[in-house]
Amino acid sequence: MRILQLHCDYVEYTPVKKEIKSAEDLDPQSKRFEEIVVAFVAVEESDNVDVAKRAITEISESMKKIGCSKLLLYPYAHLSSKLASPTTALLLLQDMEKNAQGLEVHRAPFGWTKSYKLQVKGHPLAENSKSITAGDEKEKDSSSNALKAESKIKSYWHILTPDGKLHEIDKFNFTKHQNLEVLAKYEAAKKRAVDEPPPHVKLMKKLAIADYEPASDAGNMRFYPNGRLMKSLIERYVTDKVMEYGGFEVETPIMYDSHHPSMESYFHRFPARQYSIDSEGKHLFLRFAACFGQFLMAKDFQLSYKNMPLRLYELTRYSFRREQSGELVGLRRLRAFTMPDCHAMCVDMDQAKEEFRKRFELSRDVIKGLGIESEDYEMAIRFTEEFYNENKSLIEEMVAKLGKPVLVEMWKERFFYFVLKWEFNYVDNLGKASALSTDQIDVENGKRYNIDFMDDTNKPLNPIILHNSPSGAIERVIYTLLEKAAKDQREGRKPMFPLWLAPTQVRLIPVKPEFLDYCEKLADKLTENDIRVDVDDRNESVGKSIRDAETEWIRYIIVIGEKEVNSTTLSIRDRKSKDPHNLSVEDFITSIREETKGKPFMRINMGRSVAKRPQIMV
RNA sequence: GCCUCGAUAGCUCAGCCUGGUAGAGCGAACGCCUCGUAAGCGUUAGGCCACGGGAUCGAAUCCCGUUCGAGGCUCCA
Repeated sequence: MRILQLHCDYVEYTPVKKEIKSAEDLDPQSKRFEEIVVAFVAVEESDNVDVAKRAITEISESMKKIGCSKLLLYPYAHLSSKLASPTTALLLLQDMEKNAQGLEVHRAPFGWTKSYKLQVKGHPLAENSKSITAGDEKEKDSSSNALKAESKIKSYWHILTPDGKLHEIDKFNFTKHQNLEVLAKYEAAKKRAVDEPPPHVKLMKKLAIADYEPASDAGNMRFYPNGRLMKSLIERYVTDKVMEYGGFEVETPIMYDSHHPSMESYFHRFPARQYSIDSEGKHLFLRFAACFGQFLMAKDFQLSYKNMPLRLYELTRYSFRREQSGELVGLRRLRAFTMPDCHAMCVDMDQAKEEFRKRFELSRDVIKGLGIESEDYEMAIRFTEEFYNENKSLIEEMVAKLGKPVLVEMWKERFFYFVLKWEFNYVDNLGKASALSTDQIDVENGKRYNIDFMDDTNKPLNPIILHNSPSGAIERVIYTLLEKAAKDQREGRKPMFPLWLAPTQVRLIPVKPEFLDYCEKLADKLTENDIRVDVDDRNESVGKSIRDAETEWIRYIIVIGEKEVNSTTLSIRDRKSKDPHNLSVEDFITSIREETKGKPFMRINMGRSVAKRPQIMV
């Protein structure tokens, strides 16, 4: 706890507006006190009731020395960078107020922005600062309920290896698992050591994929034609995969009434910050996930155990979370993002577990199809101790399938709505981890949302609900691909996208304008075969055209001149191999179709003519 | 919210410390070149130096304030 104590001639303050949800309710009245000691107090994360008691004792002792018995406790966050949660802080402040014996104590409201004015006396003891921390002595039994609630969600971290053994993080040998170590430190210690923008930010601009939009809010990006194309393809791919698995695609509203009873209770269980909109007396908020839209829909379905598992799927464009401005970097974390969200309502835990396995496979398959290999991500599994003890085999089976150690977070008691959750985390070039695919077993919301189905004895039951995003946010997939490419680049490999996602797959470069006709015909033929091709019809030198194509990461570059026009083979410059090689048009088409098999196709999104494109980024 | 950095041509940036007519590269327009696997050549246009104030004979440059942006910290009293 940090305290700045000032002996004042007078102090006055006015509460201006509430800063946090849990702010105290009160009349925002101005107050003025004279001949008073003002104690600015910051409660820190390790503080407890004992610290509060010692603090108030120390304050009153020093007040005796200066002969003042009037005290104003003034909550003041800015004294520390390791603050306690607001709940705890308020509690301890109230404690201090109560335990101040022989003093006239006032307390400025907690959770409000306040304007204030004070005049500090000129004597040597008028200014004084203290720092009080929890000593070696054990926390006493008198800890408050809020503190107990906090310790309830204390996490126990481990590493689980494919042989089913749990290891202490400190004792685990991370030599062969450096990214897992980064993830473990990142999660368990919440430690980060980054002070530069991640490399994908430059790439997303240079490749004309996405950019910041200053006229919007932070974290709301603009996507240029290349970026929009990539997003469309990924969205189509993920949606196809989920439907193949059995998902029913639906669409639900992006804004909800925060005073609707189903919403109010959910709010407390999902503490993301929202965007809100006031309209015609209603307080609306923008959805931060597709959960409630689908739950409200499922509630109105007439369901029997025969319909289960019921898999509802929505690709939310967008979900909104008002993340803190400092967290928003490039495409890693956004305030508006596209999230594939698939819920499965299951009759019981057995069916939920079976479904859970299927979705684990689905997610692995989807991620792989997106060009993210298993060495690119690290898995984390989180569960309650009880669930682990009853379902060891399920958890061990998943780790065995992944074939490498995973990070484990275990809770003694269930605090969140799920009993089991896993996610794949990509660890980027700066050592930041972000979640891609994820799935959860939710044992709470079936009841909360009054979703019920009839079992085989015609008795209504609430389903267990799985929450899965097989790929994670679409924007984050692009971020991952760009960060991977940046790593390739740094390590001397040529960066590129998976062929099916490349904005341009093939570029034709005529040696002279007279070969343009031939290029057009060839481009027609490739387009007919679902290949994204464009033609560099600018009047530039061949060298310049090739250079530009290379900087756009175009996989196949084909120069068209006399030789090609008069033969059936093409000289193909393949970004993957060093030397140009010759192939017939047919074979070339076959090779591309082979590599992009099973993936969606869209035509080029900036027109075939390179000359007619606007210059988006240099 | 706090801290740090930034705002100069369409883009990326130099100039600022030490005040004295606004610079480069890329891009664009126009022209020449008609080219075989990573930048051919020339000419031209483009700027209220974010906004407001101050000191100065004189400010992109120094001082104060504002706005906007990026990054970091803090789920923030």
